[in-house]
Amino acid sequence: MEQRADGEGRSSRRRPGAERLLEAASDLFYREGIRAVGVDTVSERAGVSKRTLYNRFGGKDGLVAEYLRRRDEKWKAYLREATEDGAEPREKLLAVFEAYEEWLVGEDFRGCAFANAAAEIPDPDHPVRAVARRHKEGVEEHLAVLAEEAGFDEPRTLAGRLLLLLEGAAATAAMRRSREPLGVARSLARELLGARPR
Amino acid sequence: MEQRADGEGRSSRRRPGAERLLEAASDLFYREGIRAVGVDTVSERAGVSKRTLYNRFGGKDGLVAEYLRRRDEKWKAYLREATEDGAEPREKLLAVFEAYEEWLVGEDFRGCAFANAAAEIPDPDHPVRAVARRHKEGVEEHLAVLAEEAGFDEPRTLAGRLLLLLEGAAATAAMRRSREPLGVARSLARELLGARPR
DNA sequence: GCCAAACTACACAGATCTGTGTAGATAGGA
DNA sequence: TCCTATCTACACAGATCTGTGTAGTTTGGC
Repeated sequence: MEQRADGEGRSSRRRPGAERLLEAASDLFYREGIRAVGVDTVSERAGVSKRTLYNRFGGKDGLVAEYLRRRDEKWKAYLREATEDGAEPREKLLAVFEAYEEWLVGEDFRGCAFANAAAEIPDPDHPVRAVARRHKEGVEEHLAVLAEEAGFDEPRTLAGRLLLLLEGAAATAAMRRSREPLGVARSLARELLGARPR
Repeated sequence: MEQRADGEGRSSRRRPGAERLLEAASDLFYREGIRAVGVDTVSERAGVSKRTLYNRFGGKDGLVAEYLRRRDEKWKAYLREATEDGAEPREKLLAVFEAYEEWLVGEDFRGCAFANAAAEIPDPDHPVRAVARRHKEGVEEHLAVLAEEAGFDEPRTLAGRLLLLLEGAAATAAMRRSREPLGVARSLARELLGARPR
């Protein structure tokens, strides 16, 4: 029944519990919220015993942190892919906005997972908050590199501004459960970049 | 000992429990998060019995909704006040950004209470989400009126864009625990409005 | 002084949540 | 075949959370 589709190579176990736990956690934590989902729910959904969860991740916090780290990696890869083809440098910056827009076609959008985590965890020194912060730094850095490549005078300033648009669009889209704010952000970005529309 | 400072007029009770509950709830829910704070904590902090909380608000959800409704009203009043003096119409739009910036001088900033509530409560049909959505609509509407008064061609489009900036600034400020993103948003807004800097 | 509303104190039900302890099953590698 | 790592099943501790039931107290208005 179960196809292999492993891809991982070295690991000998067919489907290590950790992997299944992370898949379940990703879905549940994102869609229902971190605090709202208990470890029992995650392990049950994953079809993995709760004991394994604790043995592998130390506790709920460890699982949450790993969930966000994974998401950060996936997102980074997705962004890199979306901005590496041979388009005009200026277009690559706009491609970031398109990437955000496309990303949330797949999921029933609940906003930025990192912003949500920050909202759920007030303590700024919590390890999970550090993961979230680093994610945003990564995105801003990526934008800065693209802005530099596009030859803008103050690439970091531009990156900060574009990040603001992305964050605002994500927050508003989550609040309204509509994709429209992403379009608003994109059109605004286009003007900011001085590219002709159409 | 206790000064009167009632101001409410009709209400005969010196300090109705509901009021004290709302004060405690506002502080606790905003700073520590809605799910993180239990009803026992709120009633204890307010010095009001838990029974009163349930008699007055029906339950935690009722208290949360009322907390946000109050905050919305205060915010609306604050915004109105910040944009009603006889300044240039264009300046009034910028005053909104200053208002956001000043608002978070008082509190140890934890971002937009309404966005946080939306992040904590995934169900879009939850009554609390409706309060949050209405708040954002109110802000956008206010921006649209100001944009119209300032004579902009497409006031609603401009309002949507400015709202995006505010939301992005709030989210980023909360994530970084820094006031700086508000400045970024303001300078960007200034350019958008075509006003000369300084 | 009396009534009624508001509030208190407090116990308790019942659910849920994180985390642990333990004994046994399963399976790959030597 | 045996060792070891991984995972399971399951009970349980202990905390916490929302919400209720009840009997009694305070207090302002008449």
